[in-house]
Amino acid sequence: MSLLPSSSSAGFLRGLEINEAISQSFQSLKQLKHIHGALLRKNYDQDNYFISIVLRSALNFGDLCYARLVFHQSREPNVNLWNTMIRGLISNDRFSEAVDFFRLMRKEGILPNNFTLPFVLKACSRVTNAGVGVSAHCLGLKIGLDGDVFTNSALVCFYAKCGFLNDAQKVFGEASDKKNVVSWTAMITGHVEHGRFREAIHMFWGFLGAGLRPDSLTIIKVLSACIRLGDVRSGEWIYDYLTENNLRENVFVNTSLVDMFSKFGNMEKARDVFDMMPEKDLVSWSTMIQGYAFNGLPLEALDMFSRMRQDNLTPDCYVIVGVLNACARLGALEAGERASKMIDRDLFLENPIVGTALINLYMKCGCVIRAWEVFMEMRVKDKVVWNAVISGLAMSGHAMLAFSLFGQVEKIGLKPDGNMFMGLLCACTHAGLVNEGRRYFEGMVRIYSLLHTVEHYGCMVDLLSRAGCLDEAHRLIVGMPVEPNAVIWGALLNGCRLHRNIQLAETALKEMILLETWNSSNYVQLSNLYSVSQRWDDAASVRSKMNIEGIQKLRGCSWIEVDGVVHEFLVGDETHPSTKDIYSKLKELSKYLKEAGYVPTTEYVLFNIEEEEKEQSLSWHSEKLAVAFGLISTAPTAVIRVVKNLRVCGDCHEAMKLISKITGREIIIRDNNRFHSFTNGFCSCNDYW
DNA sequence: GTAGGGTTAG
Repeated sequence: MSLLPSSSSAGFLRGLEINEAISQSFQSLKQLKHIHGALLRKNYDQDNYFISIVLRSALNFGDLCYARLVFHQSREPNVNLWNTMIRGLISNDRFSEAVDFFRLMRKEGILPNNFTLPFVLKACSRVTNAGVGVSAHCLGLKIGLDGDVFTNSALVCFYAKCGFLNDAQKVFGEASDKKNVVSWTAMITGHVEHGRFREAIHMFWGFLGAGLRPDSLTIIKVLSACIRLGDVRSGEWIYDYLTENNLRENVFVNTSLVDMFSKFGNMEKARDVFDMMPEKDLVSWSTMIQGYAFNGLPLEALDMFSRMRQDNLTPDCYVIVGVLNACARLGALEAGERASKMIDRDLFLENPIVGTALINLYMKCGCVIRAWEVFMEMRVKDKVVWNAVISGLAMSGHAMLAFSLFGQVEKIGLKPDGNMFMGLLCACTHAGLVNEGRRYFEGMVRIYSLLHTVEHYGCMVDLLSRAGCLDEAHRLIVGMPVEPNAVIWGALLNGCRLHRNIQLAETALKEMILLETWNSSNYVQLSNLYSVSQRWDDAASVRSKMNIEGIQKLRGCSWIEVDGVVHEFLVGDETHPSTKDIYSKLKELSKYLKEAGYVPTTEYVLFNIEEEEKEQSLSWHSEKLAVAFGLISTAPTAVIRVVKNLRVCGDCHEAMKLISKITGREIIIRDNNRFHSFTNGFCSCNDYW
């Protein structure tokens, strides 16, 4: 088969025909080599134009050895051939070889042209070979390439990417006639990537002031600066600007906007942007799911996930991490496990982020052993993985295991961080180990040079308060270098409730009211406290203050998962489709409870419920609605899993024990990360007050 | 044949 004309044809015609044969895109490397062979046979082996075509194709196929062979065949490679080789190496991610090739080119005495430096500078910025980049810059100045727009932009990009922002600014500022969207974006990106978010946003204003129109890259970068800085005002202004200027077509831009609004906690706006997107991809869905999960809207996250599935999209590990977080928050074990089966198990073992999400799910659902199994199987374990297990063990009451894991962390040479000490302090709290807690709290600063955060103080106050060291806890709060928050005072209050210290409880509640003026439960508790102390006037004034400020009491709410489906209940809820059955089951339960000798108690001091509501709340609390629903559900093997966001109060505890005994079903209630498992009249919770 | 090449996770 003759692919090429014979060399006896006229040169011009010959060139055209060969060009035609060689310009076709090659289907395979084999075909390319075949044509290359024909070229050699016809004595075109020194024609740099043909060589460059073969070279480019070889590089496109990624056969670098072959490309080098072809290149070195040329006895006098011209600058085009050198450029082709450097560019090809870059497109194959061989940046340092590209830099070496440039060096070789200089050694051979070849001068670069306007195409060369942009390639070389790109390679230098990728391997941060500042030396070669800077000498390329000097060479460019010497031979007058600094007037070229592309070379100039490439220089700005090079300096910005290497972190030499002042030099980037210098090259950028000196070339006012060569500034374009690429060099502006390079400056903005450089600032963002080196943590100078405020400057990045400032540059963006300058960019707009110069009358230029941003493209998707510019927008994404400046939005990421707004997100990192938490600059809601600039973010929203940019959002309006994009809307007014029809710049909301690009899926990356829209996804960044969704991400921005969810990071700012504005899920309504995030949803708005998401719903309006002309095109959605897996990342957009994943951003939305994570946004809901992160902002404490786990049911919405799961709803998004099921919509995504209806759209026939297959989840990736980002999506699954979001879903697992939502499930962990809900305690929705079955739903979480089902989602986890949608991606390759190896991802859990090799990707520490994905593995951590699964460990958290199991830990939050009280399945310590399964969490442990995942941990043991994981092949890549970083600090956060260890933290997840240590905190999980701590919250499940396995303090000693948590301590011994901490010992292993030190052995394998990982440096503990503040989060790890949170886990350890939490373990101490759950096991009531006051001395160990004091030691870790003090040691994290003395031995590991870490700083105490508000959270560490919170944990320590909790530990001391529960153990009855109320004065020490109070002193710790008063001596804090940062302002104590409501959680810290709440921990002290909790201790006061346990150890019946009404005086300190009053102090704590007053502080909490100052910090959380909107939170009804603080007022209710303070008023209850005054009532039991028979300080009726004080009680009345708290009530009237609450009324004057129009503070509404939050309704108790709980979720239950039965066979992987999550249901939500509010106190006195009547909106569930099975309401009638649920209430009739509740009536039946109440009858059984009465017969079993259960009398609701109303005299608990400092409960977070109004006095007159106590009896009703205790008998008709949303947990019981959920339990009743679990009992009437037809699922034959369903474990009733009630996940509450309120405290499991003492009275309800007794009721649950009886319900489990009467019905023979297992009931699991989660309360502030503690699990209460009721089976056959017993509770396996180790930390019940 | 040239410069920035992108949004999401614990």
